[in-house]
Amino acid sequence: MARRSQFKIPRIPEMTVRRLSVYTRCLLQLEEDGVKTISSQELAERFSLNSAQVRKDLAYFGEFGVRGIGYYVSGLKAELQRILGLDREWQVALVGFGNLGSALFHYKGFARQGFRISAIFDDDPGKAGKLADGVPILPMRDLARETKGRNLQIAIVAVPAESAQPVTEKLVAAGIKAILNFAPGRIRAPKDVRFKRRGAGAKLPGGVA
Amino acid sequence: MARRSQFKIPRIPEMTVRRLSVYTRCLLQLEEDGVKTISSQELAERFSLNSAQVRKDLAYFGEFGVRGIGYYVSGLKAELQRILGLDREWQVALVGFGNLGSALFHYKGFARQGFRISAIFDDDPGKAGKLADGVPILPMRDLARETKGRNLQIAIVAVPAESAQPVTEKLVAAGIKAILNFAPGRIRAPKDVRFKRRGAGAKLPGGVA
DNA sequence: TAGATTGTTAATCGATTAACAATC
DNA sequence: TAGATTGTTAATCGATTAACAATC
Repeated sequence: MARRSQFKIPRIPEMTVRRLSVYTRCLLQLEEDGVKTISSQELAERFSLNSAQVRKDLAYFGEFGVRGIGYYVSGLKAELQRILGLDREWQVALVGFGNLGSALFHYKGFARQGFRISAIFDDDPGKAGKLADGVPILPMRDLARETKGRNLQIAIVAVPAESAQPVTEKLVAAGIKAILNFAPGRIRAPKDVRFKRRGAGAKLPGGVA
Repeated sequence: MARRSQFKIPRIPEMTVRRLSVYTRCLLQLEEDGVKTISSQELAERFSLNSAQVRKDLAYFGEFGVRGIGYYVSGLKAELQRILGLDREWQVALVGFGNLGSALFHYKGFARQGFRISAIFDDDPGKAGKLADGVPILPMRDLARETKGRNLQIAIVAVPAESAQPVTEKLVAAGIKAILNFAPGRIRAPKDVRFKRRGAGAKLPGGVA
């Protein structure tokens, strides 16, 4: 029972995933502070949670603890980073290169999470075809081809509210698997598009994932 | 059973309050479009919710519907605005007048929700004592007095992460009833401090309340 | 009145918490 | 071994949904 098989996918509650990233940030800090191990009880107290909840959250993904000891800080941190996909680089498409898109393009926080903006999409004839800091600005009609060619997995949506939904549908059709929506208003996407977030501007300082 | 007495305070689920503001924005749109009435079923469909949930959410606050008809759009909109406090002006303290505080001060969205910044607190000797667009910048030691004198009800926290918690405690002690925290990181406040939000920058374009 | 839709109760579902055998 | 703490099952709690009498 050491590892969950890929055939049995237990639905992971949204809240569990959210807490996972909270645990990860905490473990990062603990590691810096030189703490070697931590119990579910100690971890729970830091966020006013129940220790059983911490254990259950972690147990969805494997057996990371040691009975009588707790969890090894570095080991657990590494596991959670892997689970959250923070240990690798993601190829990101930025859609919309107006004021908002341009600001997001220069925001350093994405790179810190391994989000690498490797293509920009904007139909403005004054922009499409140019480069921004070496990153190509492409017309939307190239989306499907470039998504495959550049192995784009995630899209950051920074278009006007009224374009957000049609753009989302194009992204999904092109095979994008996760969308960070910074457009005002709400968008809908099929359930299998993962890590979808309403990337409210405000979340930036705190970290997106 | 027409109106809930003030003695029987049924705990309102957080999610209900969140949906209330979603309903309100929708009703605003419907009113613009000239729609006169809407049923819980129709309202629910727009957000992929269950009609019973819509009715239950509304029923926490009173009987706003008409059997056989549904809800009158303008009437319900007005009721919800009243419940959410969007129909009146709130006196707001802005705490911290650095880059972030200054940006928030100039952001127009707060005024649109009836949030009026009528005092700024910052201990920087280069700032305290001055005016910003006619709004006084005051030292933190004046907080308690000014909160009462100016009837401040809400605070926007825009201080560095390490000051956020001590500032929060001072605000609570001074009698502030709601806090919008824009400082990086998390703050804790007693449960009776209402409408408390982690006001992630990203939420700004969408509307805070 | 007949039809529609509310407000509310009861059933269901899912998430949190308590409890404890397993085990380091 | 004795003590501590996990992973997991069962109990609890709360939120969502179905169902329906009340009533416009």
